[in-house]
Amino acid sequence: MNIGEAARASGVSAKMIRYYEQSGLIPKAGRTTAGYRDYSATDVHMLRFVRRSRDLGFTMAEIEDLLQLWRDRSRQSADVKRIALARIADLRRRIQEMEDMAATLEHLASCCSGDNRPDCPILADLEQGELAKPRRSRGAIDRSP
Amino acid sequence: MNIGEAARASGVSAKMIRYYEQSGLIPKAGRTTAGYRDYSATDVHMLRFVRRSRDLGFTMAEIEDLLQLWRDRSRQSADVKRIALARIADLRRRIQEMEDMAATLEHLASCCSGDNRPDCPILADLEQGELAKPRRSRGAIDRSP
DNA sequence: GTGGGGCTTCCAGTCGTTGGAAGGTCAAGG
DNA sequence: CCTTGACCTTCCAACGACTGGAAGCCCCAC
Repeated sequence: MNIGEAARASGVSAKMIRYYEQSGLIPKAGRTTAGYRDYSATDVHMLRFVRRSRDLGFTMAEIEDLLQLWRDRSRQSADVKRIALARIADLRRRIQEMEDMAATLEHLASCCSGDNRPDCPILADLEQGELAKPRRSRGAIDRSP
Repeated sequence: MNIGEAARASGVSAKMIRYYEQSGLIPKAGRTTAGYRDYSATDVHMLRFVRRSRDLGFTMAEIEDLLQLWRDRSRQSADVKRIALARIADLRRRIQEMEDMAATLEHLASCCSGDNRPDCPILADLEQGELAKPRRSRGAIDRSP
């Protein structure tokens, strides 16, 4: 099975498969005599594992750990659960930050007449609103299309 | 006022001020004879505007629009409100995606005994769980420290 | 044997920031 | 006056997780 077929079967693009291989997340695939990468059903299974993990928001580093645990028959479910709980806590924190932003914006928008006059409480807030203090994580957002 | 003072007064780092200037978000600052950037109180005001906007999750492109509206005395508040509402909708969408991830993970974690046995429903799901279909935005997350 | 699609590698760009190196400037103290 | 140290300047690179493209080889159907 070449990389294109593996990509279609796993839902991971060929580009990403090569990238994951190059960055060491997944082992190097075998090659045909022509130099094409060759994938087995097990490899596709692993790729689907990676894909699903990304869909659930795990980082590359976390997926690396999860893959090791997946392959390790003597693993402890506590190890996996720990990673999942950390991910949940992170999600909850980010959700809260975004909720705070949304609430502030909704309040401002509800105070804005939204007509053809220039007076705007949104701009007034941006002009003078208090700044978030700690600034360790600004709650910056993935703005991919 | 040099860039360091402007940074402290606005809450935007000197690095970011230079970056914003270079990328055209803010106008080029005047220079002293020695070549140092020179900032007025108005400039600091503008930098605080940018900082606050970033804190509220606006994109650079949106901030550019907001800055123009801020400077435009004949603006219409509807224009500002439109940008804010778009931002809110985007936030709500992202929050929902992350809520879905968190709910799935919480369900999986609650089914996981988390002990020293290898049986783990989290790994079982990653192995076989259904993939998110549309995949236009994967809900990838900013994982800045 | 030829066309078109798939495969290979490598390089660059995305976004918002942060870090560092190399060198010029300023103000205070000796 | 000279040194020290804090500040400024520019430029270059990296982060994460991809995505796109160019140049060139390979495979299969016609």
